[in-house]
Amino acid sequence: MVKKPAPSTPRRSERSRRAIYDAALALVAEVGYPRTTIEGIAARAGVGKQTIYRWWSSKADVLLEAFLDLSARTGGDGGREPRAIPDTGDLAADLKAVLRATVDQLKDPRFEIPSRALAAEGVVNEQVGREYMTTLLKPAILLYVDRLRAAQEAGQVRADIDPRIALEFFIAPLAQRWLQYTGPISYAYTDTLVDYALGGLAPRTPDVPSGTPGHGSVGP
Amino acid sequence: MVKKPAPSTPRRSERSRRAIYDAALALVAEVGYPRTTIEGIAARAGVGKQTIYRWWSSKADVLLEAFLDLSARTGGDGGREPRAIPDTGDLAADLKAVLRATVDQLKDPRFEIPSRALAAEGVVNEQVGREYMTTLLKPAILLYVDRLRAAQEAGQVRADIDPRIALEFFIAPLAQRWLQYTGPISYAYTDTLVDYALGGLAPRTPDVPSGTPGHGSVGP
Amino acid sequence: MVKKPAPSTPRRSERSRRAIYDAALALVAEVGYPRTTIEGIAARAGVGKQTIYRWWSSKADVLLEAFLDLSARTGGDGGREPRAIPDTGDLAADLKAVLRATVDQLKDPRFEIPSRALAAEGVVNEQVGREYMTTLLKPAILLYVDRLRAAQEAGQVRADIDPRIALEFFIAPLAQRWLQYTGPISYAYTDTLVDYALGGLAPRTPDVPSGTPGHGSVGP
Amino acid sequence: MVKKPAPSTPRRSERSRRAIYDAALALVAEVGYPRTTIEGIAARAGVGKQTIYRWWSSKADVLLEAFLDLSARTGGDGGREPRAIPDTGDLAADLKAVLRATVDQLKDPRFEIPSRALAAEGVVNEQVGREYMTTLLKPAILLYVDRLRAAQEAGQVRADIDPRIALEFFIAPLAQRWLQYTGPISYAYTDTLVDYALGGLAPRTPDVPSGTPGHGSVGP
DNA sequence: CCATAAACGAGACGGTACGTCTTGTCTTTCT
DNA sequence: AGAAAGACAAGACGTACCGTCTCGTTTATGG
Repeated sequence: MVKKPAPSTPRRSERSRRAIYDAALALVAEVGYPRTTIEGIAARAGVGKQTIYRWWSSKADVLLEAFLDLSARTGGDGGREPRAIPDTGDLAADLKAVLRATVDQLKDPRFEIPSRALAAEGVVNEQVGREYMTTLLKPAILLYVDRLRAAQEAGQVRADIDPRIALEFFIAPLAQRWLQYTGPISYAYTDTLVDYALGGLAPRTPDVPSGTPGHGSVGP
Repeated sequence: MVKKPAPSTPRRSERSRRAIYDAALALVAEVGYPRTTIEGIAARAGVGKQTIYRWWSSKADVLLEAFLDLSARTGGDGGREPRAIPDTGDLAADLKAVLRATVDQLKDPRFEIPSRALAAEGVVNEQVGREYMTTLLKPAILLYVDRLRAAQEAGQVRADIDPRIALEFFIAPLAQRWLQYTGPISYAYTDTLVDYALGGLAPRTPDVPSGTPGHGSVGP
Repeated sequence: MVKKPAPSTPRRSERSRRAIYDAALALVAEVGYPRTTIEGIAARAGVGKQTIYRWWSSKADVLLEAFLDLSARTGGDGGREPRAIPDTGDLAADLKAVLRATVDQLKDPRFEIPSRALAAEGVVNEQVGREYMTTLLKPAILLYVDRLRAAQEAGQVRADIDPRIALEFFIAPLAQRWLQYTGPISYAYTDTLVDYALGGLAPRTPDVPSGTPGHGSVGP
Repeated sequence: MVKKPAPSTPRRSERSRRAIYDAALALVAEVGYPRTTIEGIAARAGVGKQTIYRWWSSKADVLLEAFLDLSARTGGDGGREPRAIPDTGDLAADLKAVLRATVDQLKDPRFEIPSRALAAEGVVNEQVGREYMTTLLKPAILLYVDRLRAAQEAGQVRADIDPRIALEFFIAPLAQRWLQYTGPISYAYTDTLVDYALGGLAPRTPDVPSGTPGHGSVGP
């Protein structure tokens, strides 16, 4: 966390920490991130302001931890994201399933508001952005890398593909629609992403050997 | 614009408007978006605060207009984005060229700071977000749609592909890396995106072992 | 006043100034000086804190002005102190009358609490102390000087007496009892002060020409 | 003292008490009374805050005790005030000597700052004020009462004079100049006070024109 | 001669107030 | 009438202390 150097962890009041997390999430959900204030969190949590400043360095920092805590608690074991992307042998189906779950999560208001707030703060505040990336995004990314590598071994993904880049075809378009209102989000949409990405946009040549494969010209 | 109902446009001081744009962009560049204040803009522009509140409704709104103005001026004719994506017949090459130009722009500090600030504000403030989408993103998106449709007509993109979705493979991963620090941005990266997207991640003609996968040329 | 350099007096809100004076005096009377806060004054006056900080530099400063204003208003013309100490020709009677009026004032709670608070602050904060001296004490002192000089001319006070020092016999003991709880305050007490001071503590010699006048020895 | 009910004196740490006294006096001297804080005293003394709150009830209380302790130590035997005002038979000379010593003390910064601070606090906080009166002022007052009574018996002070009131002519003007900046303090000043007070302000024997006014020697 | 209970240092806690900063509105003055 | 200047009510900022409340740790008998 981007937290302060931790004055004396053992003496720390667990009750206050919980109350602060709860208050922060509740306020962000109720009045939005910009109108959530540290004073407001402190008042709502029944806590002195100093108790917040003692342990966190900014509103974004409080919220980041609160959100992480929420994820940890809510997920129980299983967590916010599954431990791994399932591998049924059918890559397309597995990806579609995971993306549908992500769609659900993006539409769950408990997650959406704080998570959007953090993302926004991260865009403008690089420190928070990198923290957000490390803490929330990277774990999910690694799951995709693993699944794609397995698919490569199974011959379902071309061997020369870099999975770290390939996975962006699945998550980046979704992320952009969510963050920048560039389009609606639905199961149909994510399913389409999977199909397009795996199959490619250019026409496949196998069944039309005389057609124009790829985008280069073909001569006899 | 998200501007106020415009009291009486003809009487408006052109000099003040210019000064406000300049001050807003300069301040965002110097101290960052969150520490840019309306008071600061007014002071720097040598303008009364009311003159800002009279014509714009928020800091984001001022900046959005200022940025648009900057784009219009800087681009001269040609503008921030080209009028159209070139069509040399080679879709991959055309896309790579456009994306390289986009990479350059994302790294140009004159554009990067205000545009990142606007994007961030847009993430958290839906009104600004939609405005940003409409004003800055949609025009660019339409260019991609046009080019992809032309490619479809030329048989270089499968006819069953929705260009509106397909184009996200080119811009969304780049946007995500830029906004969320999920990875570095380079020509090589955008080139790879084009190749992966057009060719697909799955092996070509898995069921026609004699075929040539990838998007290289195929000969008899 | 110990006030700030006065940003722009003409634009100043008279209503706010009045409300601040009233709130300050009311709060000091109700909860005492130390528990009177600038935030409290602002809240009670229905005024932003900045409006106080804009025009005054401290709590003591606000209170000093408020008290001066109270004196000016309450006294109507006539003011807190009479324009001059009456001169009936009977110095003792005149002084006793003035001191009795002072006793009344010291016991009037409207004046006592703020005035005690200011005096206390002045003891510890030299700037306030000097301001208090200049603004509140000195005018009264000058009245005594004038009356004593008149008495000197009338032959009722010895010519070699410095009135500036002599007057302290009348006001200092009263001030000390009031400030330091060194004794009760009453008409009888102040009457006694006048008699003792004028007559001297040492026995008078006129009626005992052979006695020991003053405290020097007398030899034939 | 205004101290707490004393939990268990025998176990009390002498070292802490000393350190607290020293820290309190040092801080008051260095940064002034208002900016001396209990936290500061504790930190400087290397003591927990609770150790202060356990034994004293307020900052003023700590300082009062610290000051008393300082007086006791510094004075050695002899103390802050002499055990008694000398009685050489010459009242005026005795009083002048004592007052000169008082002037010295008021100008000794070791005493001045804490003692001014206590006096100020006493003005506004009646409890402290009365404590200050009882502990510091009253003993000195009694010495004056004793000396004046002796003078009455020796016929140097009129028998109808109340010594308790008379002594205020000597100490109150001095106290007021010191506390309220109403004038400078010097030997000449206190000498004058004594002369004026003993001799009276009014001309001697106004009704016996052949008498000799003042306290000079009288010859046949 | 330990045991035990206090006083101790340390410092986190819920609070209050500080003095500063910015917001968005309102008002005054000048052009 | 529009604009600059800027005062205003409001309220959050981050800091400093308040006085209370645990925490272990001395320490100093007293059983």
